[in-house]
This record gives sequence, structure tokens and C-alpha cells, in this order.
Amino acid sequence: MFSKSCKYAIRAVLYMAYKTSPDQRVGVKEIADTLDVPGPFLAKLLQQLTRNNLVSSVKGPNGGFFLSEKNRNEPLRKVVECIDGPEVFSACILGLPVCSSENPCPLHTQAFIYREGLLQMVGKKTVAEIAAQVTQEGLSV
Amino acid sequence: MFSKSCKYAIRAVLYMAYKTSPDQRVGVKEIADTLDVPGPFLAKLLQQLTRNNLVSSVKGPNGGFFLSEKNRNEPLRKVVECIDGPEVFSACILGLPVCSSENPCPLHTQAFIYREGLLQMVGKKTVAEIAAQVTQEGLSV
DNA sequence: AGATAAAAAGACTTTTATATCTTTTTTTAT
DNA sequence: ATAAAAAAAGATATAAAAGTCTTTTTATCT
Ligand code: SF4
Ligand code: SF4
Repeated sequence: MFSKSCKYAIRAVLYMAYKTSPDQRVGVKEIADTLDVPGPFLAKLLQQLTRNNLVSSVKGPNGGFFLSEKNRNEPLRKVVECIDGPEVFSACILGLPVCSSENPCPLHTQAFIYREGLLQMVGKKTVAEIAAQVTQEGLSV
Repeated sequence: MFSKSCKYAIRAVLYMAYKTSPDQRVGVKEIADTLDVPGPFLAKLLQQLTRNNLVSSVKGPNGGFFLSEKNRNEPLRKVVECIDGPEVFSACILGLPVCSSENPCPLHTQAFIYREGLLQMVGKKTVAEIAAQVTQEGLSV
């Protein structure tokens, strides 16, 4: 479903959601080490998210990445679409060129329902909400 | 979710399900042309499926690929797992190393349901059943 | 038996995704 | 002002996926 890049990005953002604030920044290295993800690669992803205003950063000593109030209230979907592109949730599961109700693919009924379910979830819940669930339920990124 | 290879394979098998029988074979070229898929590449996939007894073939003049009675009664899941490996349905959606109920990932609840639903479907329904749905409902591969 | 048609197998190429390395810019602390 | 720390940007490298091409084998038909 999601690319490796996207998985890294989701995890990093959720991690930042409960680890950072505008004056509690964290460096790429710490995130990468914690999540056990390639550092320079994650840096790229975070930069991309920063350019799209889904993550914030400050340079220089004591700088680092963090989530602003605005950042944490974005639906997680934006992070996903920023990395994997807006097609992730609309692309056909069977790779057919067009998905229409008139000409749907063989797996239509079931595949559609479940993908739609995932979309609903990341589209509705914000980064902060999902991160809250994580800490409350003792889950781990 | 599925690799391109897997999508090609699913479509090819469903196509064969209503186009072929032990004495109605079809060549790679016809399948590839109909599905608009790269021929030599599809050939590889069909060969792999054949080696795993999910598709049947005969060589020589008037030879080609087809589905035996046994082939069409396999759950579609086997085709998927033959191409994408058995991990497709067990691998973590977020790429975490281990997925356990004690230590589940942030998207656990919803993501799990989504994937489980898809698994149920391709695990229960046979190739023939799904193909029948296709023709009945006027869907297209 | 010989010719032929098709799959099977293997080698190879291209493209895309993933990962690393190097240099530059910006900010903060001294 | 200067030094240092960190992100930003760009270039490069590696690996995996997708696609192509060539040769070999096998079945069928005449
Ligand atoms: S509903 Fe069916 S046709 Fe549409 S994108 Fe999903 S799998 Fe493809
Ligand atoms: S349930 Fe959660 S932890 Fe388990 S595989 Fe799915 S996404 Fe990963």
C-alpha cells in the first residue's frame, strides 16, 4: 500500500507529534536512530514535508525538526499524499487505467470498501489524534 | 498493495478463467494484447504460475495457457502469494519489524481490518467464483 | 521423420526506488 | 564577528522492480 518512504515519513511524524513542540526540537539523527531508519534518507523526507508545511524546522545550533500547532492538526492523509502522491488512494488496485462505476475491476466491491476505509481514517484523524491514540494505548511507532 | 507483476497475474488468470479450458488454450500474445500488458514480461509470470500449478500449459502448435478444473478452484490468494510472496498479507503496513498484538503499530486498528478484509476475500473466493462475478456483473479485467 | 509453433529458460537492459555522500546555507551561542 | 551545529540542497551510488531479447525445449501437425 504505502511506499517505504511513506512508512518512514508516517512514523517520523507520529514520533515528532509526542516528542516535539515549537521549542522542543529534535534532530534527524535522533529520529532515525529511534525508528531504526536510514538517516540521510529520512532527512530528505523531512525536508520534503517541511517544504509542504507539514513539518517545521529551524537550522543552526539547537535547531531541528518539530511539529507546530498547525502541523499537528493536519490529517495524516496529507503526509501520505505528500510523499506517495495524491494517487495512492485513487489508483486502481489492479492497475487498470480507469476506475469508474460503469467499468469497475473484478475486485471492485471488496477492494474498494477496504481502501475507502483506510482513506476515511487518515483523512479524518489528525496527526495529533493518531499520535494520542499511540501513547494512550501503549502502541509504538 | 500488489506489485505490478501481481496485478498482471491476477488479471491474466481471471481472463483465462472465462476464456480457456483444457482444450481451449490461449497464447501469451493474445492475453498480453487483450490486457495491454508487456508480452514477454507476462510470459515470465505465467511460467512462474505454471511451475506452481496455478496455471496449466502445453507447448507446441495449438498449445498455450489454460486453467484446468483444479486451477480454477484455487483461491485467488494463491496466485497473489505465488507472485508477491506469502508476506503480502502479513507484512506490517508501516514496515515495522514485528507486528504483535502486544506491540502493534499506530495504525493498527483500522489498517489491520482493511487488510484482513481483502485477505478474507481472496482467500475464500476461488478464481472461478471471482471470474463468474466479473462476467455476471459486466465488469472487466 | 521433419517442420513448426508455442512455452520455458536464461541473459540482459532500463527504470524506479532506496540510500549515501558532499557541499552550502542558515541560525545560534560565544 | 566568529565558530559551530544543524537543516537544505545537490550529486552520486546501490538495489530492486519492470521490461526485453535470445536461445532452448517440447509438443503437434503434416
Ligand atoms: S474499485 Fe476496482 S476498478 Fe476501481 S480502483 Fe479499485 S480495484 Fe480498480
Ligand atoms: S496491525 Fe499495525 S502493527 Fe500490525 S502489521 Fe498492521 S500496521 Fe503494522
